[in-house]
Amino acid sequence: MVFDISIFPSHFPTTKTAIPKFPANPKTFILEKCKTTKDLNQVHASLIKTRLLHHPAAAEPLLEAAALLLPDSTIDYAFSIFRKLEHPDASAYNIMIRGFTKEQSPQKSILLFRQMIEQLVRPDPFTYSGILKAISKLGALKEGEQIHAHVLKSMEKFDRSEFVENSLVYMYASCGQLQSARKVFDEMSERSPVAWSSMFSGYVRCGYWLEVVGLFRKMRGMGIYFNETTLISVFKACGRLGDLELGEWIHEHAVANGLMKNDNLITSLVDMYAKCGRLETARRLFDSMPSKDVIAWSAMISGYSHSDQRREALAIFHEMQRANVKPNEVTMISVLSCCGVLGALETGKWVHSYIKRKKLKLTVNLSTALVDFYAKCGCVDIALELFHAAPSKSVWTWTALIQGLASNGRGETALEYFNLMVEENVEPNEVTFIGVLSACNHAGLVAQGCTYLARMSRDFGIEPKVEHFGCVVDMLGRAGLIEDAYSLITKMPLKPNAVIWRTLLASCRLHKKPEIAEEALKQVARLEPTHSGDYILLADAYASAGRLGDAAKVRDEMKKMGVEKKKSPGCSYIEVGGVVHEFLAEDKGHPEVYEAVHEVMERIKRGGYEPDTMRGRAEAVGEGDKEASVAHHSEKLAMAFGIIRTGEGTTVRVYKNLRMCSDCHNAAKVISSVYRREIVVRDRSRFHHFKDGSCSCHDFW
DNA sequence: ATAGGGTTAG
Repeated sequence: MVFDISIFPSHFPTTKTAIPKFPANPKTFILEKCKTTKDLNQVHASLIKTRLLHHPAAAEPLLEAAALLLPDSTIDYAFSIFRKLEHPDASAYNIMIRGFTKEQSPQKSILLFRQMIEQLVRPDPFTYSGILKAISKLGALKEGEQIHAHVLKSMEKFDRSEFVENSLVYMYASCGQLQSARKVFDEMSERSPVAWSSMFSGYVRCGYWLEVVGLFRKMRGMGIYFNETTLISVFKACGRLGDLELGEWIHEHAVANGLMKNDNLITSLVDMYAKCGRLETARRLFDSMPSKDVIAWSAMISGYSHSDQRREALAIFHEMQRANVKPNEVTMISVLSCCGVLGALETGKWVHSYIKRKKLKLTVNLSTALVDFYAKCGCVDIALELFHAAPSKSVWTWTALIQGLASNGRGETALEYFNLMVEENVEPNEVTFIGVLSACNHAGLVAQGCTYLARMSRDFGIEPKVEHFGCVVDMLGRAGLIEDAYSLITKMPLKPNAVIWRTLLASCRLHKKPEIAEEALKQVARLEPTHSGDYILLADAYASAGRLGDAAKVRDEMKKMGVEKKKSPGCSYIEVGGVVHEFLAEDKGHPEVYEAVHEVMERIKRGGYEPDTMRGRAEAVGEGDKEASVAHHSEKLAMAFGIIRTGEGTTVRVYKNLRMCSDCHNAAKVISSVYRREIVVRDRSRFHHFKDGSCSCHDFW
């Protein structure tokens, strides 16, 4: 390799004995030369050659460039320079401590800090703020408190402790110790906007949105000046709270004070408006940004995703790629979430390969998103593989896996993972228990489900919410224990909502319990009088018990009361060659696949097989005829599916957002064996994979 | 050379 040593002035002596002279400002001089890693290598070589490397004034700017400044900075390279220093001073340590934290190795920052103390190098305020940042990242409260003690002992020696105090506030907040953070904050002699921002970001970090808004109002009351940064935290809180009024008020304030020059502020506004459901406003602001960075794009994508406009979100993602903005880990989390909900397996797989190709960091959340995506698409084994390969896992990761296993019919495995999670001391949360209870539900583990419901508050200190009781009511109902389900609803310490009564109503239909169905309808009609589906459930419950007269009466009553039979629009997703087509009933926007879907619908209708009533019919015709009925039905579907022709090697995935009865799944099994291609049927909560006639969740059915 | 923006589950 050829080094261009001419970048150093030629009067620099290169002999061993000469004492080198520095340029007037060596730091500026060196930093100006180091714009890329290649420059850095050359400067490094020159410094070795000129024997200047051991001089802190020359080595430190080099360190700084390597550890912090260069866009492709590598901490390992910086550390190799650092190790060569004979007596690194505090600034050298500071650079390395900040460098390690920046490179996501805060634990190494702590080790280096220990080494610094051992070497009797006295920390300065910069050291403390640096190490406190590392500790914040780790959430290492004990270490943080030790540093706090250190700081208190040497406090008077620092002429400016404000930096350190801000970092202390931030550290306590990151460790979830909001009271300690607030105590340091309240005891500060002077509070700059930075201090306020630290406190705000602490509340933001812990999700204490109301406290953010409260503190902001207090700040305004005190007439304290706030800047763009302060507002960014407040906007985030407004978004999470859905407090559009305050958000709009601050927006106006920001406009009036000329703060809209700040792109980060605009990005946070985009996010705030999107989270408050004002997609058009968010989009207008987004479009107004002259240059949009990856974060702005990510905010817009997640905005659409959160407003149930996932196809639009993916469209924006494609636009982002056309604009040549490189997606990062966070972008991909939103994109994968969209793919999972849409069942866009091809797109999601592409995202996964992109992640591998570009070596995006498998952060906890990204791993979680991948696990969730594959599980939602029915690829449980890939989800499991990725779960085990995840470099770090959080309660979210575990929850996504448990949920994924449960919804794919692997309830027992889901519970095994829950136990493993507890063994590994990961605290489950409310959502984890939704997964656990739905695992019990799907696997028919009735006794276990009831035990877990009881253990929630007893062993884990989590009070069950209506949703948890709903899971158990559904489980008992499916198992035919309607009386138990009913008594659970009446005895639970929470007010039952319409959903829970409707769940009971549905199981009354399944198990021919018109008496309890009557009571359930009474309750559900009181809570949501206009929901037509409930009357139909009761009518069906009568019909299933042979009380056809009562069934007719309910339908009459429905008409008299003017409850319209509003069919919720059937919605299907079809992914062909990586493009997801979304259909509502009678949606003619996709001529190439519309015909096919329309055919499916029509054939089902002509065959008299309203999806909702198919189970009832199959049971009515009796066991022998059931076979015939399934065969008949399969043929219809097979014909319809056959219409969807794609090129060789393209997977056709048909998702029907309809309640599927087991006949449909049998049908899909037959079709897949006939057509020798993978067919995935998705209903609201489960994915069923059929490949060559075998169903991956066969046990469940 | 302190602080601040985007993300995850039923």
